[in-house]
Amino acid sequence: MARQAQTSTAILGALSIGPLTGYEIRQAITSVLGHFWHESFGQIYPCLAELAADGLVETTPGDRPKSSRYQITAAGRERLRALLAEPPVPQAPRNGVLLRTFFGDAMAPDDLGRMLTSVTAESQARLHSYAAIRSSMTEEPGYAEHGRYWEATLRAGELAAQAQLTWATETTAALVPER
Amino acid sequence: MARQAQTSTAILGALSIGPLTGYEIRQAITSVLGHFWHESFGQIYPCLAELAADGLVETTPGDRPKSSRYQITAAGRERLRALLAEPPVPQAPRNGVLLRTFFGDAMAPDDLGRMLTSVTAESQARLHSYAAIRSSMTEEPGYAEHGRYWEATLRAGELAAQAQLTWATETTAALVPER
DNA sequence: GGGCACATGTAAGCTGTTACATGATTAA
DNA sequence: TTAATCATGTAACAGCTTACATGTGCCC
Repeated sequence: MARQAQTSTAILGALSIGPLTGYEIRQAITSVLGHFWHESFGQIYPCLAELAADGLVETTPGDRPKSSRYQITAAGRERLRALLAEPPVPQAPRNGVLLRTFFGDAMAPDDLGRMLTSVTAESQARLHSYAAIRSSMTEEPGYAEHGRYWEATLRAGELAAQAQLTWATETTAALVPER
Repeated sequence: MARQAQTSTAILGALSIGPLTGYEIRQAITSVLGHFWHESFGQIYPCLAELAADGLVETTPGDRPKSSRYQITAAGRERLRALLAEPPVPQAPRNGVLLRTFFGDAMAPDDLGRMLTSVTAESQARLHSYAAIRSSMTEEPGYAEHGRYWEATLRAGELAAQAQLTWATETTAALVPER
């Protein structure tokens, strides 16, 4: 998958649901895709300019002066479909928690315990936030058409967080001396 | 956590188990830590040179001409302990599978099905490879001291792969029309 | 009028990958 | 002898983050 293609996919995808400003795209990616995707402004604005130059998005005419929204074009939808068809780019794994666990013998026992405690807390926090999303999701605009797909990604988050919680609990019991 | 710190941690960790050449470090990271960590040569060699300059590793005198192994020093072990105590650097999430799933409505149904099929196959392959590792692990040198920690990381891999398999199966049933 | 959220952009710099260059050793 | 593997390194580049600069509109 080519240069910038990943960012383009996220942006075109966001715009396929409705027109947004660059700022709103960032917000949408952070709040909605946040548990499995990330983009910074430094990526979004240049990419958006490129997409506009290629005729894949266009600015809506009216609106307030500084805040014209970007809208996906027919060519943009076609490109999005093509991008989605490409195999996902695998992310090189860099799991700091497992790296530390693997070399746990070289760690101070307290440090290992602290780390596992925070993993536990983080997993539980994620499970809670997913529960909140699940109960509010049905009222989001676009739920009728897209909801089944949103639910699938949410389910992935729940399963991953649950697995992480199980691991942290088991591992604390196995490796952290009590008191 | 500072520059290169993550790579230093992995390298010092590997050398804390035994002396290795740069090439062997790469091999060890790929084969042993491969399911949760990644380093390329372009990272390893410059980092190793820095570590040697700082007196955290040193080359063993003898051996074959071009293949002197690096050995961790006392200062290196101290640094490793300090690095392991730092909180893990969180990896920005970029899950291409979930990105595609979220925008699944804009995808050709066949493409979604193909993607989920390959996720299923990949999860199963990972489960098989973990089973193989589990049965051979006890004979590895260092298992007696470090084995409990190695098992913990292996367990994390198993739980994650199992969760992924569950997700792919459920999602295929929910979103991919049969035949 | 002061602060905050909205909004857009750029430049510097770090991290990490890829491709290339080089050569030794070993097995077929 | 030729191919594969071992072994070390570098240079170019892609990708991404961070910090900064700049300005608008709204609410208290």
